[in-house]
Amino acid sequence: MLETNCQGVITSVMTCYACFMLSATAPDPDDKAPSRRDRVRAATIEEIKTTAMRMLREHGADLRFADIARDMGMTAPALYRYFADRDELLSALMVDGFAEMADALTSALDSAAPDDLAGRIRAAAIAYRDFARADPSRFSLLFGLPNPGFGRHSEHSSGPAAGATMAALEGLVLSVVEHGKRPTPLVRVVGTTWADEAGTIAQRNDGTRIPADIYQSLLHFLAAVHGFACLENFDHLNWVTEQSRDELFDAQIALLVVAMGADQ
Amino acid sequence: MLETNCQGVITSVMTCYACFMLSATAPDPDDKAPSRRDRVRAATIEEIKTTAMRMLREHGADLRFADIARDMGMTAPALYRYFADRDELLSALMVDGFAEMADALTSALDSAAPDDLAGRIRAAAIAYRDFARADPSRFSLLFGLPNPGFGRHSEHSSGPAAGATMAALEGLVLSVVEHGKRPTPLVRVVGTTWADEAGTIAQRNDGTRIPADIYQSLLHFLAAVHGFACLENFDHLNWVTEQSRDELFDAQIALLVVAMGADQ
DNA sequence: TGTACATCAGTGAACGCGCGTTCACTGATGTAC
DNA sequence: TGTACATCAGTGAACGCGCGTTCACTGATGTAC
Repeated sequence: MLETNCQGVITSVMTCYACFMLSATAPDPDDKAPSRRDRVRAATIEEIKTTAMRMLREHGADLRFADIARDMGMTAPALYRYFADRDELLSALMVDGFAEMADALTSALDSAAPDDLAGRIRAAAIAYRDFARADPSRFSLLFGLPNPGFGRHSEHSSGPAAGATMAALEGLVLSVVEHGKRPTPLVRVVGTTWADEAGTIAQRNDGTRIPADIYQSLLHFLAAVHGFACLENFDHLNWVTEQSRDELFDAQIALLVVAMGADQ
Repeated sequence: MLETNCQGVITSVMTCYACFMLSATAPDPDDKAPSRRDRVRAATIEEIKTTAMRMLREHGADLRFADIARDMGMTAPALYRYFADRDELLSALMVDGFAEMADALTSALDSAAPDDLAGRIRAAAIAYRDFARADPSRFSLLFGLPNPGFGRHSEHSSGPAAGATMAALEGLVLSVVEHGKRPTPLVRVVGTTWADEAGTIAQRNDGTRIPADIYQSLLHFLAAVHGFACLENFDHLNWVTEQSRDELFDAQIALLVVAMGADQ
């Protein structure tokens, strides 16, 4: 039984295993309690990733193994004890990044009432934007170009991790639907294929079906907020003052509230 | 007088000069007619850029001088006769890319009546999305991460070129306003700073002032469409069929039509 | 409790590679008298 | 019209650098009997 639990938690990514180990008080995994060595190792992995992210923030997209090692007071070859590859490290950073984003979104959503659609829209939008602004390098890592040498089609796929973010976003409307509410989006041009999509999506949400038009409005939300975040983050809105950007974003939230039918 | 014209056309970027030279029938520039050598040189520059774009498309973000040269039947050092730097070449590609995007948007807008706001919204949105899909590498070059080694803060700024795209987009609402129409956006939460912005923006549009709330709705349009294009282009919507993406985009256009007050 | 062995983190040196860029030079094209 | 010179595209070789990765080895930590 514990075994099955672990299978669920350790999502095939070594990284999660590391996070797990870090907390010495965690319930025993596999069969044995984590040894001291295990915990030290996990802490080192965490330090590598933290250092790598700092390097990304400071020196831009080209991440050098030697730099990370030097910064940690190690030599470069030592890193190969923890990550088989430069790609594997980058992949781990992406997995973590998506997880952090999912966390940021869910905790923002948790601060709003489950059936308060407008409040949830505001909370999620602000959280999304702030997640990007808080660490532009991380946002770039997740949503910018694939890093040099890190093909999106490589075996280190970040797809499942990105799915976690999407699942968190689905929480925006999911709890509203679960509370029996049925908001009417402003635009309900729902294509025929969306009935099938809704079924697929329901599978990751305990079977709760989100009506197709509501789900589409959620994707409108995503597109709008993501678009704003990308523009702002990649310097395409720098011809306007920051205050103007803030006001623009407020207006955009107001629009989304109406668009998703959260104004009754 | 001709001189002044040229100053306007040749926007301080050598690249445009090259395009100019290419057409042998162009009106004489500076003072002398372009010599044969000049035209050959311009054609070579064009070939380099075309080859470079193909390399970007085929081999991803890392653009190698040696590859370009080999593909053209030249040696790498020869390229330095045309571009001082790898950065300068990339910068030229970006300038061209933004210009192409501006062209695509304006010609799409020209296919709709000047006062038909809904038609212009549809035309521009589709053109924007198609521009991205037609050449994902080019779209990535313009809106993805800064390419490795190409700092956005380097002296080869692409700011002015990106501005051309924005100006093209302003054409969406500009002609409507010029025709005396005054659509009412759905959401009119216009912050105080936008009065100033409107003045600045008017300067690049022959002084025609676009009302602040309309301009904001244009930026909502940009954010939504850009967000969709980014998601679709960077593989974050691949968990849904292409048909569903099409339908989603249609719905998004419908929403923008309502949001910008194009449904009367 | 102590000894012998296994495991593992980390080192230092070196391989290998590839690419941006420079430089001296050739050969062709265009120009001035 | 022809000769002497200037300009410029392109070559080939080489510099220089830096980084990913491998490998044999050391020393410390943990484990079994």
